[in-house]
Amino acid sequence: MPELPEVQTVVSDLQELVASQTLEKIVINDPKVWFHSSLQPKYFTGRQLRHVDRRGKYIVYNFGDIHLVQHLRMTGKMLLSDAKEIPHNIIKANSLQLRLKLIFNNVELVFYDPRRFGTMTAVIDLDAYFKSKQLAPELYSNEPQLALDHYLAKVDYSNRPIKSTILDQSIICGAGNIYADEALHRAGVHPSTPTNTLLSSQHQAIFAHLKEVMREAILKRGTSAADYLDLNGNPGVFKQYLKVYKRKDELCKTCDRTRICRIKIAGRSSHYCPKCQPFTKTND
DNA sequence: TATGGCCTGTAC
DNA sequence: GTACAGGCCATA
Repeated sequence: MPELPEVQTVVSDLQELVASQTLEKIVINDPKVWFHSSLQPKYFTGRQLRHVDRRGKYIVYNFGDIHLVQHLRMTGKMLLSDAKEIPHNIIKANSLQLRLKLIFNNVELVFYDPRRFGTMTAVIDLDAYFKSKQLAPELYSNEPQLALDHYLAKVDYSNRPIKSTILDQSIICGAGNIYADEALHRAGVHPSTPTNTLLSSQHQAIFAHLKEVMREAILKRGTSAADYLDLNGNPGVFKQYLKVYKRKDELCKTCDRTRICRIKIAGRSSHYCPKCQPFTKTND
């Protein structure tokens, strides 16, 4: 699923491909995709796209005083309309899975999403919009200390499992299930550990590992575990570097003699090595 | 703060 | 057939 590295890959590619182009038309195929009470798609017609940015897992198309904010959720993909990976019958049948098209003067993009969870939102006041989402500071901003301070300030007050905490976008933003599991494995922390029983040094390690693993994944253009593809329909290649995610019953790549376990935490599957990530309460 | 709903393709 | 995948939001 698209998490920070996958979204960043799409954003970088979009920036190269369509920045400064004129948006000729937005064609809404599935009305459910569009979120705004008054700002209609036609309002964007003829506007020049300034640049494409990322905020957390959201894609931001900046048209100056108005914006499109897109979320791919689990199975959403932005694809060049001639990418071979778009099932031909879907296009032909005009299925709702082809949710909308962005037609620029030189390029046509389709928002294809089999599960139809993704969204496109017309936004005027970006700051207010993201404030309402209560997103934590960006991990890779010019002021990286902000995100760490924000994280450390919040983690003392919750006894939730640490896995739930790092999926909480208001505490640290960008991670999803894949990189949360990978970061906890690198940090040697069991995903069920109550958040407020971890030492400050362990929290700093988790934070640093999350940042590191997602940076590595960006360099590999993301992880295609199930659905994710880039604009051209190509997969990301970070999957081969995953050490726990979706590796239940396989040998741990770190200790090489323990099989990866999978448990449910807060409704999500969590993968961990019981030897490298023993369950311990370190303080009380 | 935990849970169910949104969705549908895939795996069993 | 049925369970499962999970990011976000509304709800209790």
